[in-house]
Amino acid sequence: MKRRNTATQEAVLSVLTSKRRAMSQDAIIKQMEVNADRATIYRILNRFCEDEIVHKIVADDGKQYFAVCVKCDDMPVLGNHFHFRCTKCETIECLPTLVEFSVPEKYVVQQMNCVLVGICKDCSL
Amino acid sequence: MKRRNTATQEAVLSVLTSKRRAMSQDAIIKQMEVNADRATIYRILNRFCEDEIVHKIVADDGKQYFAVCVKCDDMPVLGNHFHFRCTKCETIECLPTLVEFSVPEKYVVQQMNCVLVGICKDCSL
DNA sequence: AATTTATTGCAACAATGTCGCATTAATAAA
DNA sequence: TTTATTAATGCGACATTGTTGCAATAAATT
Repeated sequence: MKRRNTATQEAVLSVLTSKRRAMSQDAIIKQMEVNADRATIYRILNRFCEDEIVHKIVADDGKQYFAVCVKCDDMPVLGNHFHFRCTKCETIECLPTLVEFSVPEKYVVQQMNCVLVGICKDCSL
Repeated sequence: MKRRNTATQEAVLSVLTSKRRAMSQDAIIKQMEVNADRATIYRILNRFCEDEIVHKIVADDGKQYFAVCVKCDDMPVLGNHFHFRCTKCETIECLPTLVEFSVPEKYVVQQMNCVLVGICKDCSL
């Protein structure tokens, strides 16, 4: 099952890359010039997840958000990092803060989903 | 707006207390002898949240789960703790592990929702 | 240009969260 | 105990979202 290049996929990735935030499927569709079907975006995003081009976060509103996996000065943390949802500007972003924890005996952690909620730097006056 | 005692409310609390796990609305209804409406359970749980009798967790499946706020030897952490979703027995429980973090300048954290996913102690053979 | 099969669009569904509104019933007041 | 007040409930309804099947479309390979 080799991947193929399509305009829609590039458009999704473009939106996701330009905005440097985690976006919901809905938000992504609204930002795209090209218009595509909901189900298509859904599948594209999940494909991106499999290919580790983006990662998925489930926010405390129960919705899935997607963010490109970047590694730069601002965001040196590729691993398991916190996410931040700002209740004012309603955006979700990756924080350069690793999630550190220890679990009781015998627990095996395979993945995590950690979201901090509050006011982001741009909104805290 | 003073609160009133009702059988349904007690039933919900009873289920939640006996099972020491975070449960979805659906699961709670299934466990109850008394049968009540979905919307009623919904409101009861939200009321419980307001009154800080239970706390809400949104798992990575996007659903809301509710757990009684306990404080005992097993669970000495009342504050912001991690939650653990076991992919095998499909339960969610509170871990006695505090979420510790630091955020970049100017970010204000008001709440959090942190779920670790994996295999719990009972399921790890 | 023809062929293969990954992608897409559309339709459809289930599950949830959520709310308005009339009805019921818990509590306070008489 | 009876009456009045209004919180709690049941029902209906709706919007979102996640998700999948299937036929049509279009990349990429031959």
